Formats: sequence, C-alpha cells, structure tokens
Amino acid sequence: MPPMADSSQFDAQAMLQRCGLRCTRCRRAVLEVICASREPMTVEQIAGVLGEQGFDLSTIYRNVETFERRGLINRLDMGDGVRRYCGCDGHHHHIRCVRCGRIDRVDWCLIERMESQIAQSLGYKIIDHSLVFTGLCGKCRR
Amino acid sequence: MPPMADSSQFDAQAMLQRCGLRCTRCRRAVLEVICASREPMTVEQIAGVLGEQGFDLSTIYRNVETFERRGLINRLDMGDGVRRYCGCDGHHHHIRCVRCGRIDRVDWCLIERMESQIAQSLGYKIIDHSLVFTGLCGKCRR
DNA sequence: TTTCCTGCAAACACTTTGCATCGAA
DNA sequence: TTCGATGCAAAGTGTTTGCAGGAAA
Repeated sequence: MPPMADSSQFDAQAMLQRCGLRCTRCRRAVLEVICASREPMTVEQIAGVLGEQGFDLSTIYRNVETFERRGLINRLDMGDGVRRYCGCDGHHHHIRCVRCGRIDRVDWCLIERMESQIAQSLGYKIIDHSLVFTGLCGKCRR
Repeated sequence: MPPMADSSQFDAQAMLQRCGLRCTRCRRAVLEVICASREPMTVEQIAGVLGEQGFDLSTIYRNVETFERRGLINRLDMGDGVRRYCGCDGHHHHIRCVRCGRIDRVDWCLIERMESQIAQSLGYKIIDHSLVFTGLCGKCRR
C-alpha cells in the first residue's frame, strides 16, 4: 500500500477552509487518507498509514470527530463493533462477511426512494443512511 | 417501564433448547428482555432491567454473544458506536437523530429486492442486513 | 457425574480529557 | 498576536478473559 494515495481528486485544504477549520498537517493528512481510501478506515488504520509522521492518536480521534460533525466524512458501523470512517464521495453501501470479516462494496442502490418516505411519515430530515448487510462471502459459504 | 414485558409471545426456554443451550435463569431473563423490547437494547440497559436479579455484566456479555452467534438475536450498530441487541421478530429498520440520539423504528422495507442482487453479483449468502438512517428528528429540525 | 454456565477479579482495548505548548490565521 | 490545534499523560468506558465454584442435563 502506498504511503498515501493521489490526492488530486480532492483538495483537503479547500475542504477544511470551507468548513472554517484550520488547515494543519495532521488534519490534511487524515482527511486525505480517509478520502483516498476506497474502503472505510478505522482510526488504527489511519494512524498506521500515517505512522512515520507520528501524529498522536488522540489528535486523530479529535480530528475525525470534528470532520464527522462537519459532514466531511461519514462514520460507519459495520455491525462488528469497529468504528470506521469513509469519505463522502459518491453513494455506496458495504457488505461484511460475518465469518471472516471481509468487507465488500455495493455500488448501486435502491434506497433514495425510502428517504422521502421516512421523511414524510416520521418528520425526519434525512442527513445520511448506512446500510450494512451481513452474510457469508463466496469463500466462507463452502 | 415495567420490570419485564409479557413473555407469552415467545418461549425463551424452547428457543434455548432448540439451539442446544442450557436454560439458566440468566439466559432466560436476558433473552426475554431483548425479545420483549420493541427498541434495541444495550447491554447496560439489559443489566438495568434485570438489576435486582444481580447477574454479572460479564455473564450478560457472554450470553448475548452466544445468542447472536446462534441467531437468536441480532446485533445492531446504529452508527453511534453503541452496541445494541434486538430480537429477530419481524423485519424493520431504525432511524437515529444525530443530534439528540432519539431512535425511531421504520416498519416497512423495500430492501429484500437488493439482497438477491447482492447475492448474485458478489457471491454472498445474505444472512441479515442493518440499515441505519441518520438525520434530524422533528424536534431537532427547528 | 459430567459438562457447561456463572460470578468475581483482573486485564484489555479503544476512546476521551486536562493541560501546557505550539502554530495557523 | 490570538485562538484553536497538538502532544503527552492519565483517566474513563465498555468489553473480554482466567479461574474456581455451582448448577443443568
């Protein structure tokens, strides 16, 4: 795994500024790692990727929380008790194998329709949704 | 909140026996609390309801884990990092307000269709799914 | 009688907090 | 220059584990 993916698709600095957040080395790095990753990242994984830069774990925790509250990233619980974060790029879901923990991505969705229905019937304003399927992947089925 | 809901709808003892699990006081009680509750329960809440019976927390943790692996209950992450359990009665989803933490239940579903599509395209055998919408409830929107 | 379950105590992992220092704006 | 961000150390919270005694089958 390369130390950091190409960040040309998104401009971490601009994202931070747009939210009124100071653009520090740690914040830029954390945001880039999360947004560049195709898979949702745990705090531990983020710290691992940024290992050589030596950011403090508590700082990373503080930053992901800030990002989440500003809507820069999404917090994702996959049903296994591990907290993960992913960028807000595009719309997709995940599926996790309950046996081996493998996580795959589901790129298509029928769900948008449900949102307006929920908004109507319960009076919610929907901000986001997280859909987690659990099952057995091809390998584990055998 | 009554100490325990009516358990006539389900037979905890039979459920345990069917799974080859010993029917102990603690197991029966925990299973009844979870299945009788309309809302998903945290381990802390379960222990609270059973407070006067003085079961050890670690025993409750062990039992809910056992129940989950046997498919007697479902583990549910609502996207707020808190682990909850609910009975496998009927099919429904939840929606959580990101501001106040309120959780509502969504009783209808368009999702079954997606499952076969996932199974086909990724080769998974779907066991369950968890869908969590986050948003602002009517009170918090104002 | 055997095997599994339980309570207790301790360890554990993950996350949060207080505080002094540092650095972006 | 100021206010917010950081690193460090410590505390907190929720969860898991080892072990000996106890209860279900």
